[in-house]
Amino acid sequence: MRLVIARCSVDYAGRLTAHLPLANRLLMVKADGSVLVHSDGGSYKPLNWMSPPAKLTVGAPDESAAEVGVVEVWTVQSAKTDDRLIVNIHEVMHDSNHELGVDPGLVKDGVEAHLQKLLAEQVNRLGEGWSLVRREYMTAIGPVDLLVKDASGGSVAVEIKRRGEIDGVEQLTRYLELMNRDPLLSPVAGIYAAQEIKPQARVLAEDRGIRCVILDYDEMRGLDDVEHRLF
Amino acid sequence: MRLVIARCSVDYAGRLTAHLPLANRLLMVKADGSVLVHSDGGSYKPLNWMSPPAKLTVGAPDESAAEVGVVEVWTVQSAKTDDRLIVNIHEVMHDSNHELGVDPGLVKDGVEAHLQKLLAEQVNRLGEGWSLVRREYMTAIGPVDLLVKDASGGSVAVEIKRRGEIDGVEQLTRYLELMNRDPLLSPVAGIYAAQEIKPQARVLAEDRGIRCVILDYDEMRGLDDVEHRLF
DNA sequence: ACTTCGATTTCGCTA
DNA sequence: TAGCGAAGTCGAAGT
Repeated sequence: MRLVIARCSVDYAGRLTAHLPLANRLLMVKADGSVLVHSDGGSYKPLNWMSPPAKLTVGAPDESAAEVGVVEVWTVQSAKTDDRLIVNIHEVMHDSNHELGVDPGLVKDGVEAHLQKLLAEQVNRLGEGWSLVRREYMTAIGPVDLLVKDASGGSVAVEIKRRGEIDGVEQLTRYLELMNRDPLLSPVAGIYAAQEIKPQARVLAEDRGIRCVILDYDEMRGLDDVEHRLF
Repeated sequence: MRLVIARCSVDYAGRLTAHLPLANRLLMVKADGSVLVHSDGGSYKPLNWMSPPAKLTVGAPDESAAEVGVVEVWTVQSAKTDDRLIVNIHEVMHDSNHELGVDPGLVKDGVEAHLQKLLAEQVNRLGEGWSLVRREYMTAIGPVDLLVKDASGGSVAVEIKRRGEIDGVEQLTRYLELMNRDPLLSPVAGIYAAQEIKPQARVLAEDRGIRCVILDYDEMRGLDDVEHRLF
């Protein structure tokens, strides 16, 4: 990985065109040829970048560029598309190279898959005496997160999200429409379960007779731990 | 901005828990206290990070950590939430500090807003003798991108996307349902316009009587340039 | 290989 | 300021 701190301007031409005026920035050149342009603020997203695979070519500025103070021109060309990033370097303040090797990668825990697993084990959170039929219950248009039965044996399709937005309601609606055409399943009720449900999504869901349930992740995980400790 | 190349392991605890095993990585500390952990590959997203505002505290390892080779422990605490990033540093290969100043920011061109503006000026692309009624036509559930009239005076709602996917069809369907309840507007036809329309989205749209139109951005921009040159 | 869907998404606009 | 849609989204999992 090569790290360069430089006063530069940057132009991107590809799926859109974008321009960065002259300023001091970090240029990160990775082993796969990708280039990231970072400022000293914002979040993890660079101001501008080129995705791998790409090829970095360093050249001399043309006459008119040299006149305005450009000392070096970087051309980062995408290997697959005709996207291109041009960096006009006016002054280099730092330049260093480092061998990092391949990264072993990130280990995650606590995303939607985990929520689904926990709720499948704790179906009673949805109602007293309810039971799980299947996780990832397949329909013609895709899998429903959970299919459960209420205390009186009625089918309920559950859509689980970390953050409940309007598209999740649409998704569940499509499943319910389809499942209610199946005489073996019908009637099927719907539940939209999430750690957080946006007001618009809640209104749409309830307007369609879909119940909304807020999931407390910490509580569910805690209960899970307790259950595991008992065994 | 502080740049550190170090052999380290990283743990994140917050909205989820995540772990990075021991390896060589770049640690970027920005002026706002945010920290980015980058490897020498992947895309512009770091392996792990802490969003601003955050506070970095450097401490000594406890006894057990020191035994396994940790020489320094970084604790990055989010200022707003209880998210926390812990970096166990085993060896520092590089450490430098750089003054970058505030960045003037990015200038963009060619996104959905631009597409909408261009199509509003070139309504004839949708049909001979068509005319624009309004951009961002407000309804109770949100603004329709374009409301236009066809050659015979019939209303048409247009949803514009850069990439046409299924959720855009759902969105337009909701608008059409609502608008067709208004006797002053009804009947309202629908058009789904995008630079690219996914097959599933096309099938769903056409099944609902929504016409699909592919927009050629370069051609539209070119035509726009030509028109501007004439004035 | 292609498609679909989630994300510690982040970003930007609007009400 | 909160909410909502878009992104040069990226990335992983399943088909």
